[in-house]
Amino acid sequence: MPNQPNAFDTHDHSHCTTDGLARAEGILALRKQRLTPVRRQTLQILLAEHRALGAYEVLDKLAEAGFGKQPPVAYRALEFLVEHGLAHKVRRLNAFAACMHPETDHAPVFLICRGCNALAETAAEPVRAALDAAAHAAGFTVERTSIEALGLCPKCKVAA
Amino acid sequence: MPNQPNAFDTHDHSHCTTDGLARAEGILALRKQRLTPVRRQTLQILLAEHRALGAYEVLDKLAEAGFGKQPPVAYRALEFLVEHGLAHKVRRLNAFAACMHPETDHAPVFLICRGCNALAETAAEPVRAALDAAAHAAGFTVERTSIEALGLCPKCKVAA
DNA sequence: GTATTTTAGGTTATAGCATAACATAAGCCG
DNA sequence: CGGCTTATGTTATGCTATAACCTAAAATAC
Ligand SMILES: [Zn+2]
Ligand SMILES: [Zn+2]
Ligand SMILES: [Zn+2]
Ligand SMILES: [Zn+2]
Repeated sequence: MPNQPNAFDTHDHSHCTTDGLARAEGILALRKQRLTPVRRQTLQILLAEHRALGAYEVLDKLAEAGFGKQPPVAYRALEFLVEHGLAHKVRRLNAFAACMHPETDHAPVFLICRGCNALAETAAEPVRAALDAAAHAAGFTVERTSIEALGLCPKCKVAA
Repeated sequence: MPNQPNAFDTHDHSHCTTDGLARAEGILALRKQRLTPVRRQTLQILLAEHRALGAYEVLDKLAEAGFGKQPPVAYRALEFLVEHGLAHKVRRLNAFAACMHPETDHAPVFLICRGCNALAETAAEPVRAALDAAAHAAGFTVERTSIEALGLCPKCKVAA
């Protein structure tokens, strides 16, 4: 996993949005896909916070920014971002979050803080390997995974 | 994990329902909780199939059996079963499935076949350990997990 | 055994999440 | 430009889940 700041670390957050948008542009250019205004704004909305946002929450912010007000506007932009690995869906929350290291194709593993709602991704390989091994023992072939943990981040642990 | 038949194994399925109900009675008796008619019927509906059922699908079957027709009827029974470890919620499917080994308190790991919708639970400990390790490295304390894999079961792999 | 408290089941209503289907507009390419 | 493809917007609808209120049944207290 590249060296992106973790949601739980104190960091200069102003870079998160600009870097994220820049990386997205690079990735999409290679794939000859367009980062249109709605898509760009949607990604920016997600990048602004290290937590997952519901589609309707995103939609409200898009509407404020002058885009369409109907659900498909948000869902389509979110679907596009997820498809290209720029965002992930957090199933436990029925919500979406920007990916902090979209250049490496990966199945995400989420750590969700129930105290402050912060959301971080963590090392997927060992977890995925353990899951593959268990699945293999059952004769099952894994294609996609959702691996999510709910708990307390370092800061909220101290506060509690 | 006790010796219960796996959804992917060929097995005498007539035992699954009766054994499951018997185990539920035992567990609830110890906790002085009541397996009321709706709850019993709900569990039986889930036990009848080795797959996850949506709450409204359960509700329809409850209504057919003479119980109430409104969502809370199903949701309350399902919530009770989940609370006592007799069923699990599969977040990837927004659906519920009976647990095949409810006596051991466990966080489930699901294998969901996209071919036949069969759902099996598998060894959680190694996966959970890997996840705990990754979380610990980030200073995060895991309280609850959702670990789910989508793919192909042995039978559907052969068929494909 | 009846009164009191607690737990469960039933209803109506509404909130929250997601997609189908169709129309318009913008980019792309001969 | 003209025709094709992709993207945006709209209306309408469906699926998932819970709040709030009322009645009934069971457990417990007297
Ligand atoms: Zn940041
Ligand atoms: Zn990611
Ligand atoms: Zn069976
Ligand atoms: Zn289980």
